[in-house]
Amino acid sequence: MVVGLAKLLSFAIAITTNVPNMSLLIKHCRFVTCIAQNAIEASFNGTSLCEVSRLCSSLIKLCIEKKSLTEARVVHAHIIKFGLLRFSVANKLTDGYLKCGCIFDARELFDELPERYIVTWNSMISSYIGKRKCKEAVLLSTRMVSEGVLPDEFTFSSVFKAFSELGLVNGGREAHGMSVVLGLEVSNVFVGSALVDMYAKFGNMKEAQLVADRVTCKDVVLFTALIVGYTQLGDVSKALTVFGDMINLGIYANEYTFSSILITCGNLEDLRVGKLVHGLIIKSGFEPVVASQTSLLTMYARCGLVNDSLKVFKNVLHPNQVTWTSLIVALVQNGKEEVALSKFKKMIRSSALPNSFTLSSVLQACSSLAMLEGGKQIHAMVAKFGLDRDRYAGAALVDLYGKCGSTEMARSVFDALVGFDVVSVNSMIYAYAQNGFGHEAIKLFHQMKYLNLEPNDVTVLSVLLACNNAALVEEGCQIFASIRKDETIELTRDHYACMVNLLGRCGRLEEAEMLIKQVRNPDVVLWRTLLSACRVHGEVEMAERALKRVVDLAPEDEGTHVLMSNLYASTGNWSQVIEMKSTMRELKLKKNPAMSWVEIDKEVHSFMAGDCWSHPRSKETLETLEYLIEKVKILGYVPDTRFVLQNMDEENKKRSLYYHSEKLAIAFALWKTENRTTTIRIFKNLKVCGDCHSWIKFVSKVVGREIIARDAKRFHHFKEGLCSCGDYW
DNA sequence: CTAGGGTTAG
Repeated sequence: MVVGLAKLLSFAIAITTNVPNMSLLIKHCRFVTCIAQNAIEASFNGTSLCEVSRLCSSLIKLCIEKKSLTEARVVHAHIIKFGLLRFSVANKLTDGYLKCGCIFDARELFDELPERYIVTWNSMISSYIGKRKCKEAVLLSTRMVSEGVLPDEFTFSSVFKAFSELGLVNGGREAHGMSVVLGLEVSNVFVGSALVDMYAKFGNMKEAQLVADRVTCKDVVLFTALIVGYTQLGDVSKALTVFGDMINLGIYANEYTFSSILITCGNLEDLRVGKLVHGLIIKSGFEPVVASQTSLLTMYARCGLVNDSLKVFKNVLHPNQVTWTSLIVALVQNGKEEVALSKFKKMIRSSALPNSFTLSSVLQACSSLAMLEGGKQIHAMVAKFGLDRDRYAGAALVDLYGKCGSTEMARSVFDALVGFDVVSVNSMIYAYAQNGFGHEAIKLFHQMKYLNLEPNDVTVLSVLLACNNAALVEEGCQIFASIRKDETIELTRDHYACMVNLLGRCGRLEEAEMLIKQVRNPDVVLWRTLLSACRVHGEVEMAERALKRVVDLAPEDEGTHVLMSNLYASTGNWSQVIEMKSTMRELKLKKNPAMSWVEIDKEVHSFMAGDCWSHPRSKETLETLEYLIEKVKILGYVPDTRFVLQNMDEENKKRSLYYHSEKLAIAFALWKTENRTTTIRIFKNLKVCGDCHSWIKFVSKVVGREIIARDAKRFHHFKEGLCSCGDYW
């Protein structure tokens, strides 16, 4: 500012003869506006337009230094007033507006200019790209050509980015052609690397490589663009080769290159190369750079070494938004949701602000933990940061509410999104699927074509799952058949498993078995699904066939043996059960104990099946349980001892039924929230059993409260004696 | 006077 003032003063003194005294001028010098008026008006008393324009030029410099838009506008007014548009100062003012960050004023002036310098064209174009107004940038570049101004190397080096951002493959190729004609493609590495980047972003690595090969003086930027391109296309080994080629050419990698190549290593899950690069980073002195540390952290996380990620993070002096976010992502992806949440709290306490990346990862942590309350707090934060309509945050919220059993909330978030993409629709379909709203899921699936969205493999899986959970066999078969006929979506074993389950569960076991035989390499999941369906329908013969396949494919699989022993138990074949159990013991397999838990007032209470004494409130829990059992019996509940998988007398079977973990959790929750009318949400690690299912239906009627149970497979919404799953799961 | 590449997400 002081320098600016001094310069200005000297200018003013040089061109004015009638300044009364210096002190007056200095007084006015606080405001450029005043100076402009004083000085210019003074100079008008006898100096040439050329001198005025020189004064304006220096004023523009001052405006740029001060980033002052208002003062630039004053200069603008004077330029108009003195008819200086044709002078170079007008072009300079355009630049001044751009540097003050006001592209609108710049454009207005730009359009008024009788003559535009190539530099001004280029500045306008690159500013538009910087402001993510790529359409304008492309339009200007075509306009300059039509007005007879030939683009130069500066134009090309920026404009290709606009084409790639807009996905204009043909436009980009045409511009490329022009750069070749003008001889700029290979002679200027800026143009070359911008081209490589554009083709890489289009996923056309063949063309990108061809351009790169032609560029005469390759540099680190060009190689980095290539590496990123190959990595994003999934060609990790090629990315590594390019990196090696660059090193061999004696070109030094910088922080940008290291960041990119670390992502490559992370995708490769190759710790050896990753550590090698880590060493190179230390050697080249890029270790203290935050971006390098961020990529290192991510690399270790992708290789499964999340503790090393934490170690890297400790060395970061000033973690920024991206560093914090990467750490949270690393933790969530490695199943450390609680740690992720505590890091998020720390992030909030620091000066870093969360963005939609951060919040969607935190939401993912909440949904994995089924933390509805915590998730709602994050939702509030999403709203606070104005990210309600963001696709990523939105999909994460839909997923959260879906996983917490609030389909309505999921839908209202979904409806508020601006423009859906496949993933947001997928989350909504999946939310419906989990909660048993099959028809809603199918409806949305069919609506996709009106939204111009192509379903992908996840969509199909979600909608089939929805059919599964709502017993919509015909609908499921129809969708499956049409997708199979269409052949645009590659059906995986997961899709087949879903169909095997759907057919098997409703007793169409032969069709299910036939379907498995149509899969090229049926895996253990498929056969186990069939086995499980056989258990439901007591189909021992087919079950033994399926068991044989399962044991061939996965001899030590725990679930299978549990399934088979359950099958024998449900058909009363106790000698076989005993045999299965001894096989399981030999294989050192143990049945996963059934657990249920419930979150009340931000505290989680868990209950194990058969364990009615561990909880500090077990006395009250058991009293409530006894009360509930008496009440539901009046309404017609009959204990269904077929679900007891041990051979014991009827009375003991009943006892063991009563102490199922979900019953304990619900009894406790009802006692604890006696005076409330809120919905009760319980979670179970295994599937809810048939007896509990019917018991909970009665309980929902007795206490007049909604009960939502999420088991290992899906949600059940119990209300007024009915369940959303329609007794099919 | 104007220019190119990187790190975080479902």
